[in-house]
Amino acid sequence: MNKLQQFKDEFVAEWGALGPAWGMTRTVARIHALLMISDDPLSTDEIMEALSVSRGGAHGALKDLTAMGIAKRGLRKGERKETFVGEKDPWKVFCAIMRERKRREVEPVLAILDRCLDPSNDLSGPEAQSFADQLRRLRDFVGAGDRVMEKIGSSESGTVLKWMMSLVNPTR
Amino acid sequence: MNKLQQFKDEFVAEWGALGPAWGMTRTVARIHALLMISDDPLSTDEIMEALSVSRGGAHGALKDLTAMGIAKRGLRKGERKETFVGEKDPWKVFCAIMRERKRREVEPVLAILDRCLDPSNDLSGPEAQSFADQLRRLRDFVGAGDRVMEKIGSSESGTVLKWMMSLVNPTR
DNA sequence: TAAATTTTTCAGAAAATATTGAAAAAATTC
DNA sequence: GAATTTTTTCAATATTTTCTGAAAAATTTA
Repeated sequence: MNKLQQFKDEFVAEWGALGPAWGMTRTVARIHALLMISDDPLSTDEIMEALSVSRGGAHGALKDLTAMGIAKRGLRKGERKETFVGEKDPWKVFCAIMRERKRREVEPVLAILDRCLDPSNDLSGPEAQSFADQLRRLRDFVGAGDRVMEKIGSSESGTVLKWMMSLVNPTR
Repeated sequence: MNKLQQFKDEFVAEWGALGPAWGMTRTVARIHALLMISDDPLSTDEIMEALSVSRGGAHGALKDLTAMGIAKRGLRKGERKETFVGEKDPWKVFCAIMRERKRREVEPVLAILDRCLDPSNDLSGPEAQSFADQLRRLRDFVGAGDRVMEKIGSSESGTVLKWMMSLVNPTR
């Protein structure tokens, strides 16, 4: 086993270990890592082989990744099997993750807050007052976050880059 | 059981269910929710009682929340037991979560990328070239994200608010 | 400093989540 | 349209993560 392969394996393993913190399973994150550093499209069997993952696991992970737009079906001349290529541009990966997290993590919060704040609940009394006040504060904030994520998730990577840079280096 | 209490319970349950997606356990998120809608400081026993959580669970969760700066030790006149108050300002909560996620989720990625990119690895060949190129793209991106999170995590809430608004409504 | 109260720890139990692998379904070829 | 190959599904298993509760440590009171 050569040195380059060792580093690739290490990168895949470490990236995979971080997956759970980013809302993916370890398998999804490992496959994502493998595809990012692959120059060519890979078939399900090659991925299974490279990462010692079951067929079902590889299949499900690839389904997730393509659904998020982080992997796409690729083509290898004269082959029948499906192959996959990973998105290599980190900004595009980021926007895809943003869209996914907005959908899974922010929108449900909004829905809950709106349900609790529904005027037809007509609660009264000072305690209800302060409960509703806090909920409204949260609702305002999460609503703003949602709009920011919407903007980022649907933007060109160049635009996001500019925004982020202006955030970090406002004067330059 | 009155109606207000029902809504509070629902809010706590739903907020808790979202915890895992935001990098907290369900228990941590439920206690966070409870503290956010409590007008007064709560003792560990009251929290255990209100949420049917074990002493160990409540203790660990409060430890996490105070470490993140989302809850603080509170005071109730003439009492010996410790009590806790939750941070109510959503922007402050957000900044705290940002700091935590930067620390737990972004910094480790940077460390991995830097380790793989260490010049002393001296890998050569075109395959190593393209591997290193991809890693550098990732490193540049994650580095920028890290700086943005640093900025947000250490900023006043008013400042972040302005930034976010300029992101959503650039022309206004 | 002994008794009472409160906080902390941590091994084991429980719950939640991810993965396997074999069988079914679908697609392709001959 | 039957055989072959490939993709998909899903019940069972394995793993990881979280939670409990009782015991130990620390703190406070008397």
